[in-house]
Amino acid sequence: MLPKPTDSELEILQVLWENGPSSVRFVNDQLGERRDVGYTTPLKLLQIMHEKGLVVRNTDARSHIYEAAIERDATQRNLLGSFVNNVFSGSAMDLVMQALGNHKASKDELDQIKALIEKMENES
Amino acid sequence: MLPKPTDSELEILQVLWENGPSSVRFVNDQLGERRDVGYTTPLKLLQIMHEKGLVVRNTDARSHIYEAAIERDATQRNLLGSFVNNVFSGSAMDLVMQALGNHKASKDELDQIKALIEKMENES
DNA sequence: ATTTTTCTACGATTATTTTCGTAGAAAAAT
DNA sequence: ATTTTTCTACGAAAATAATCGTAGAAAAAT
Repeated sequence: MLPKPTDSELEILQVLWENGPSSVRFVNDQLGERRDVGYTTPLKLLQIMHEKGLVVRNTDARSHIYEAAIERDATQRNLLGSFVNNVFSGSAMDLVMQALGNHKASKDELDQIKALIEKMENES
Repeated sequence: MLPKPTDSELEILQVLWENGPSSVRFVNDQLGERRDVGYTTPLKLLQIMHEKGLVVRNTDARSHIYEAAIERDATQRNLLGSFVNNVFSGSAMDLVMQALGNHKASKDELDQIKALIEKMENES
């Protein structure tokens, strides 16, 4: 079973999910806007992630190209599960209420949720 | 500013939030049902949490009584914010949709959410 | 053709978190 | 009155995460 990505690894995965296969340089540039670390830090991190199986890479060219090996949705689902357990004692509904109440949602967003709820009501 | 509690610290905070001021022995017993660590592990953790200001304690009796120094709601809100950023790139709505879709909600729960949504619609 | 820049590899360092073990005092049990 | 159990304190070890620095090869620039 694949290990859970750490926070730093997650930052890198976000870049890969949003931009597709990328070089270390590119990942570093994207992160650089928020984080200020040396070039070898993301490099090392990507190498570790490769060992863990979180990313795959193509080493044909001198500058290697890394790609996420785990899906965004599945990863979010996993992490969400742990988070609900750790922080909300397992109550997903408490989390939803918090997230909703805490966030100024637009009409579109509210409509989206209502649609989902209706779908859930009809299924049961 | 108080530091964010770590995962182990959160486990302890859950016990304190649910049971109120508690001795190390009690916390240890509660955790013991899930975790198997020596008695001094939660003890040390509580001492560290005390240094950090996450808990307060009463040392009148030989067995010290610890109490959460941060509120459950506020803590959940904080952690939820970071989590949304790290895992859902800041989109609280993505998280809500995932959590909802991923969870078989009861009629009551769905009604609760609908009520909240209506309240939000009326406020805007 | 040299110099400079850009890569990877990878060990080492630093920081943080979690767990354990021991010492010694206080309380409880015998 | 002794022994056993139950506490705290606290240093230290183990585990994990994040960062850095250096070496050397390849590519690019001069």
